[in-house]
Amino acid sequence: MVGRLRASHAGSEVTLAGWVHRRRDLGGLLFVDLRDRSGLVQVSFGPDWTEEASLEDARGLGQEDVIQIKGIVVPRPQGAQNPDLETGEVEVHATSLELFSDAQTPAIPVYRGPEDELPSEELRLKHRVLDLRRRELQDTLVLRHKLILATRNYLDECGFVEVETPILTKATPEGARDYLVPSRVHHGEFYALPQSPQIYKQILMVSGFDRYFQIARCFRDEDLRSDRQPEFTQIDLEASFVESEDILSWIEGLMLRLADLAGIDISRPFPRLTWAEAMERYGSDCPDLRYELEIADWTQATSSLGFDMIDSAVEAGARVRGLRLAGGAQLSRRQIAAIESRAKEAGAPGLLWAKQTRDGASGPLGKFLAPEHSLAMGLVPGDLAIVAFGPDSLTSPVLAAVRSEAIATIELSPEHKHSWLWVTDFPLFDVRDGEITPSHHPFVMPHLDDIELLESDPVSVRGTAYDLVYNGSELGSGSIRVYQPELQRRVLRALGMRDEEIEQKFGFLLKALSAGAPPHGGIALGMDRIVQRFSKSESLRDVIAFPKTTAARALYEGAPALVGNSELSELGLTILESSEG
RNA sequence: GGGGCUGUAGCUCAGUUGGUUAGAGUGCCGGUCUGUCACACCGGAGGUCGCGAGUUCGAGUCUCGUCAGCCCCGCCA
Repeated sequence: MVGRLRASHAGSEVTLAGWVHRRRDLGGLLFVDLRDRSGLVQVSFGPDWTEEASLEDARGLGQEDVIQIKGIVVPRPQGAQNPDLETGEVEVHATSLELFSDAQTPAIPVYRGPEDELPSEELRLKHRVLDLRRRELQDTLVLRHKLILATRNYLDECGFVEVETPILTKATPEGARDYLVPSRVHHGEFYALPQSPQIYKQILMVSGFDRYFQIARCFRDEDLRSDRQPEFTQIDLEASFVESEDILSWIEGLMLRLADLAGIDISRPFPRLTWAEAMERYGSDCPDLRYELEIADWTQATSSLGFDMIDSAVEAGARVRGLRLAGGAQLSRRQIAAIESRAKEAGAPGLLWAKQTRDGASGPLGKFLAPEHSLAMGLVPGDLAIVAFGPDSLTSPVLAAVRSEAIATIELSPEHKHSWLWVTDFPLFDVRDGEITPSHHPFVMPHLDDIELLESDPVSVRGTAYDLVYNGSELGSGSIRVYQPELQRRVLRALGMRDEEIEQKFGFLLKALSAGAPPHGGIALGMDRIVQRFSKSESLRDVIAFPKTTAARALYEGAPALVGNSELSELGLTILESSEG
């Protein structure tokens, strides 16, 4: 462990092994920075202390060669210490050298000078064996290990039992696209890789494993993003005879322990917002509360504006909502245009804004603002007001997009360093393209007060679901589950499923629930995202040893890949034309 | 499925209005050098300008297509 050598080791004889990080050949003297997982130490070779043959060999060393040296730890001469190096007070006088591996010149450099850019991500993934030698990635993967270890220990202390569930499983009827695995024994039939262990963990509850957890690998065959990989890891847990409070409390305790390990400030209890409050005040179900900027309802304040579009929309029942950005009047047209384009992406037809000055308001909206309007909206000189009107389902996402873009543009300084938040009481269902879909998954227990609405007004039924949000991104979500078979059938019927379909797709879950099911609930947290946030990594790919590209390719090993005809025929498969893709 | 950005030496990048022999830094190879730590200095090798068409007297540069990487929308119960 070369990085641990200190002045206190001076005089001791050591055998060190590692990689040649850099080499500085001064002619008579030769310095090698020796690297292993623990860090760097300078090894010096010189005619006064190094065997002649070894000195000769040392001159031939190149980057990334793997060597072992025997030598003596010595304090560096006065003025030759290196304060930038943890081991900088000492060096090792090598007496002998053994070359284990003569490395080819690395395709991408492991060493990175103070002004060197990283190689392109494509090359870093292609040459992952070299990229993973970098200190940053090694530190991140070590942090990941520590977080997983702490999670296992914490949940064990809380009485949870880790149970593994199948990787070869059955295709899920709804949700994301499944990765399929053809069966050799049963031609034409397929296993699916699990999108999550959801149904298995519910069955384990019925089986009496009243506190289950798993560091579970999940697979979803959907298009990727910077924060999404086709396979990812969840901290998955479920418990019986519990209410939401129990789950939230366990998870707060877990996050406390994990955040401490990562050196992140955190305190309990986490603030909470209902979904309805979050949407009203921030327009988002995962608001970043480091910034206190909130959406205002300006329907009253902007009454009788004389702006036809708004006045008639309000008459028809729409609300006028907006954001007051202190100091925003200084934004340039270009900056406002950037905010507008974000608003349009979120569905707005355009951006209505007003700059408030001492002389009145200006801008597309400002033209219509009389002083009494500005007063009612709470605008003071220097403010920029941004307004949206229409149904909440439009104004919320638009103002949420404007909020985050404006925060970045104004470079608003956060009121809080970290934002931990529970968002609760999500609606049970969403409406998408006129169809009712589960907003979470179809096993969420409806709010007791809302159960009668399942048939009459399903869209207004609230669910017992909760999301954990950190600095504006969702780290996990869970719920209390339905445990009565008949209620589960009602929920599935509300989703438009017929009884035969319900039996065919969810028969094995309903069978389990009929076998004497305890009330239960749980949560799943995105392990990769937690590591990314806690290690402040730019990309999810930096917290996974062997990640996929955005086209779901593995560049190092070259997956996916074509397979031979004999493998295909053994599986009973043929490839349709256009196999050039 | 759609949109955007990028692709030039092993790596990071520059490359003017389309013009003659495509450059820099670093790495690599050879040499000098006993206190360097981005060692310094001298010399050298190294290019399918992602790939394929097209326009043109002439394409790294313009057009179309295509591949790859990244970012975004759709999608992700």
